[in-house]
Amino acid sequence: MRRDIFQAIADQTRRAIMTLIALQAMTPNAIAENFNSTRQAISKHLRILTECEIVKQEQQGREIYYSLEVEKIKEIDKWLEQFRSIWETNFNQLDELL
Amino acid sequence: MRRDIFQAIADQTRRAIMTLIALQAMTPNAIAENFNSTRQAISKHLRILTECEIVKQEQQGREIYYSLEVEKIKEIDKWLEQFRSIWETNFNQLDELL
DNA sequence: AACTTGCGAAACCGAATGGTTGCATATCTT
DNA sequence: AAGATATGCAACCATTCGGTTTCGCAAGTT
Repeated sequence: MRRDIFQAIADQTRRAIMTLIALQAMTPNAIAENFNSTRQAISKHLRILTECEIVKQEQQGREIYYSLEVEKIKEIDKWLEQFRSIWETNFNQLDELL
Repeated sequence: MRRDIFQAIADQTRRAIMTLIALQAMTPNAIAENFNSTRQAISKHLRILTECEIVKQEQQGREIYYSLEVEKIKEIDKWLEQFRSIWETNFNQLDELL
């Protein structure tokens, strides 16, 4: 089970979860209420996100609060870097043309 | 076969292809030489990348040159936007702390 | 102590994924 | 014209994926 952040964000539901808990920590049940699938399915997604360290847990009694590990997302940004220089170059070329 | 850009970049090989052809257009054969899998496997990856419009083709005789559609990659950047504001906020908070 | 609730883990299932081999076709080269 | 080369496509296969159902357990509630 090779997991990396790019596989993690490949799934639509996982991306939605990320957006959902970006601003406030939430329990699996609360998260699952926003989707049409079962709590267990969401739990599996959370497991994957946790394994990739995109999400962190905080236990509070019998509840577990999940929140976004924003730092990790920078890795995607970092990967984009190589292309960013290209699209900026394109922009400059267009700029010169005008 | 629901394809989106996030699924496209989920695969390690496809990301490598993107990097490879970012600066210069290449033929499937030339691309395949950089990997351990068959030309056909690479061809399938190129098909997926083409369907997602991450890559564009240009036929030249019997050769097909594949090159990166940099604009499309901005979509990932756009998605990152929502989190960028958060990590900048975190940075500012840290800044105030210091 | 008995019940309820929040959660993860395992077993199972159909669909998708990434790879291979084997073609068919179009374009060069001789 | 005959052969070599570049490529896409289809069929097949093992593995992974996303989902469900079922279960077990820990932590609250009565």
